[in-house]
This record gives sequence, C-alpha cells and structure tokens, in this order.
Amino acid sequence: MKKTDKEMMTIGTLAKAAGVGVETVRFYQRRGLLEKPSRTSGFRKYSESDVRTIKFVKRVQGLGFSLKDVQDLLDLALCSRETRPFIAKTCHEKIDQIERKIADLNGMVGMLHEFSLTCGSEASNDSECRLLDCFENNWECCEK
Amino acid sequence: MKKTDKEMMTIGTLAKAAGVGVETVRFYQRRGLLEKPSRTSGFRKYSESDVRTIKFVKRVQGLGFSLKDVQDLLDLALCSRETRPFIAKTCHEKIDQIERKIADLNGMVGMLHEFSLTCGSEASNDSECRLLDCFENNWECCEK
DNA sequence: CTTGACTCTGTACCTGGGTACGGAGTGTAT
DNA sequence: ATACACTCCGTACCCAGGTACAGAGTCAAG
Repeated sequence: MKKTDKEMMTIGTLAKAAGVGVETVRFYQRRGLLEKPSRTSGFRKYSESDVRTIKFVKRVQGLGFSLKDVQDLLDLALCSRETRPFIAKTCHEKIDQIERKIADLNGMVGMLHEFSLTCGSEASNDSECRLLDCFENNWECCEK
Repeated sequence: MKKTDKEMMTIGTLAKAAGVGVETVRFYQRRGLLEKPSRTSGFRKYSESDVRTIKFVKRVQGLGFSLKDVQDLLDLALCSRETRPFIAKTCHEKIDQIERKIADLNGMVGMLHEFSLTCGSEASNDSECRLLDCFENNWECCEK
C-alpha cells in the first residue's frame, strides 16, 4: 500500500515545500517529530503528508508551544481502540490549557485597549494608568 | 520622593516574592527589563513595584512572548506627551498580534473538539479524522 | 568581634531549537 | 564519463533565556 515513487520527494524538495531548511527536517527526524522515511539507495523519500506534518509543527510552535507539546499532539493522531481513553484525556487537557491561554490573552487585549484609551488620549496625565500598576487582578486595568 | 528604606528589599527578598531566582533578577537587569536599582553600600535595593514588574514579565512570557516583546510592553508604560503617538501605534500592533494568536488558538481548540468527538468515540475507525489531514484550511477539521 | 547568611562581579555552563560545515557518496543531464 | 547539484552522517556552532560557580565583600545576631 505504498505510494508510487513518482509521488515521493527528496529531502530538499520537502524542505522547500514546507518552508524550512533541510537541516531542520533532519533535526525533526532526530527529535521523532517526523517518522523515519523510507529510503531508496540511501536517500530519504518523503510524501505530501510529511509536508503537512512540518507545517503543522511550525504553526503550533508559532502559537507558543514547545516541540514536546507538538509531539503530544502528533501522538494523538495515533488513534486506535486501545489508546482512545488516553487520547481523550490528553485532548481535553490540551483544550483546557489552550482555553486558559486564550482567556489570559483576552485579558491582555482588554488591558491594552484600556491603556490606549487613557494613556493614548490627551486627557491623561503621565502618571495615570501605568501598565504595571494594575495587571495583577486578571488584567483589570485602570480600575474602570 | 523616594520610598523610605524600610519599604525597600534586598535582591533575595525580591526574588522570593516574585517567585524567581536571584540570578534571574540580575539577568533581567542586564537585559534592561528591570531598571537599575538604587544601592546602599553596594547592595541592590528594590521596592514592591519591582515585584510587579517581574511577575508581569513572567506572565506575559508564559503566554508565548519573548523578552523582547515584554520589553516593548514595558516601554509602553513610559507614557508622555511626546511618545504618545508611537505608543498608540505599538499598542495597536500588539493588540492585532494577540488577536491573530487568539483566533488561531480558537481554531485549534475547535479542531481538538472535533477530534475528540470523532476519534475519541467508538463510532470512528482508525483512519478517520487524523489531526494532520485537515488542519490546513484554518483548522477546519473532519470536513464536518 | 566573630560567625553565618546574604550579596557583589564576572565568567562559565545548560537546555531548547535550530544552523552550518566537512568530507564523502549519488543521480542525472549532456 | 564527467560535471554539478543534491544527499549522506557526524560534529560543531549559534541564539535565547536562564543557572551555577568562585572568590571577595557586607550585615546583623549573639
């Protein structure tokens, strides 16, 4: 059930398609983010799905997750009857984690809005609404 | 207009209050995240506001921002009549940046939800709803 | 006025996430 | 069959963000 060779690409082609360097691909393989590719005569052979994997890694990483976190997510894809309970658990943990982050980021946006309305307007004086004097109470800034 | 000495603390006390190591405080000073403290006889003297600054740094950093980003935010606090236009600009840039991030994170949560509903249920078979086969179109997973 | 905990500066080291390099093998176009 | 681009592996290096000494000075309690 393997792909035909014409659908396979070499490491350089993969790297270009995914927008990373060749060395990064090899690095991801060492880290186990990319499974060991088949080889013809010593050269690694990749398919489209490897492009998607790398793009996924880069995107999730860009959201502030570590390669370890990304690996957890990739492992979720190994879905089978036995691993399901574990997967469901991991999945919900990740969701909670992300939702906390979103809430925090929303708080930050709110604070920045407040800040730009007060400090950013001529109505304010210099000592008013300092970013730091108010962030602790869940970003509730400038005491409304 | 300085704080009285009794309100000041030494570097170890500050570190403990902020939940970081002493070396980290000195590191933040080198990086300019913490302004140079006053000294009595060679020892750094800190106030409560330094505790807040460090907690702020740690919190924002925990949301996936670099120390450079944090510094940008801290610089916003230097609000004065001349810097206001620049500050407003930076502020709105940061807001945009964060809102894009939030949107992306929301997409991810959606995908994970979908994923746990399909793969996580008995109704699915093993090849269905692979995390990677669908994230590209703005996390629109499992083609509904 | 000594002892023990704390601080000083400077430099060296660590982890995560890559990036670059050297020297050798391969694949293909002419 | 030779040139040139590409690949192999291993190792070394890079930057960010700390963390850990070493050797000297300081403060405060007893």
